[in-house]
Amino acid sequence: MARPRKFDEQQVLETARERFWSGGYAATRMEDIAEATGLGKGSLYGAFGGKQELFHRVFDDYCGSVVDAVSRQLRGNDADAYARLSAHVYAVAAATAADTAHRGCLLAKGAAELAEHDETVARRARAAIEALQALLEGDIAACQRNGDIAADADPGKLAALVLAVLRGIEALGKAGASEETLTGIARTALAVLPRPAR
Amino acid sequence: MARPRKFDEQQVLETARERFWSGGYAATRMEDIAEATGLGKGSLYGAFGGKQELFHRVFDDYCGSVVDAVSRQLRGNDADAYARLSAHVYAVAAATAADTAHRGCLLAKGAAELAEHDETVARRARAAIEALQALLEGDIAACQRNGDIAADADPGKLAALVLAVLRGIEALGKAGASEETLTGIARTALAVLPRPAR
DNA sequence: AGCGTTATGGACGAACCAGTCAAGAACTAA
DNA sequence: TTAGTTCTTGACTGGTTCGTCCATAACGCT
Repeated sequence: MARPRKFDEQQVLETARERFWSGGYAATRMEDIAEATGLGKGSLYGAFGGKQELFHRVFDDYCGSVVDAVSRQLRGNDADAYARLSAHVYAVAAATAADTAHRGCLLAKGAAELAEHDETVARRARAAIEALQALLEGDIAACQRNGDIAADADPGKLAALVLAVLRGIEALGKAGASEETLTGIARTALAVLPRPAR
Repeated sequence: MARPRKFDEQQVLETARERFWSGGYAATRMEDIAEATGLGKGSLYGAFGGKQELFHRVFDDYCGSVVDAVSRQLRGNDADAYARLSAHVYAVAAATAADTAHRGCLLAKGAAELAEHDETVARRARAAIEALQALLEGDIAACQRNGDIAADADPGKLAALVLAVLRGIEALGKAGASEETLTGIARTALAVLPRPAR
């Protein structure tokens, strides 16, 4: 009935994500995104509404994908729970170190730039953080059931601590910490988690 | 010989800091700062050169003052080293929780927005982080000498971990974590530090 | 094929913003 | 008092950016 879109919405969102991620919200121009995608500005505005709405969309997708990815890394049976936790912590350190452009995490970057003045971004960031904490808590509880972490520890508290360490690793990575430093933090963090008395 | 300045440079820097801190670099206009200080734009440019230079100046001062403040909190005799460490960790959690505007730390916010594309900011942030780590390491070593932390632990590694936790607390605070969560993280972090075997 | 509907793309408008400039003000040394 | 120097103010410039608009294109239903 009507003229179909020539572009793939998902692909445009990915390109926009790259731009916002590299440059931040304020420093990214809609025309950058238009050029990068080959679209005209009219199409961009027609499809997404405006800069703020486009960013919200990108930010939402990003938060969702981060939570999904972590969920895939942390969910599983009790026997491998500690291995999954360990792998996840090291993976974050390695990923942060590998991010030579020091872009960090769009979740952190977007929240840092906009959360104070944009309630939507703030809410979404909060929800994502809570979801990450819940995933960590679930895995730590599994570790406890399997005897890999002291049973008398509060899994929620440990999860909060691990989450803080992970966010801290990203923050330090953005500040230019070396890969050794970051993997060292990961190792130390895992080492200090309370093990069951034997 | 010449007309003297009517304004206090330090006071202008403080006002500029407030603006950059609240709005970020890109979203803050020079005219905002001019209005907030009561200065004309010409004076501002005459005294500080331009927006980027003004920000560098503000950022430098901020980093220096943060390092100074932490230095005052952490330096001292060995006997009180652990108390100082503990007080510092709790203080960061409390300060982050008290920051209801979720502005976080200008060091983190500025680095997040600009470090990728501004080498000066990146260098300054890195230097500040290294200084903080060194201060923590010094205090932790003092704790070890006093028998408050296991002597066989690597103080550098522990300092890096604590630093990551502190930066993580700030990141989570910006994402909207509650005061209980943040002080809980502080408590848990202190609790998992290795104590000497007795 | 004709028509209604939606997408396209680029020109346009209006606002905004960093930085400049010129005219005058304030001050001091001589 | 006067001359020389630096500061102040605010209007102005040139470039940039968000968002709109419109003529045109593409498509499917009838």
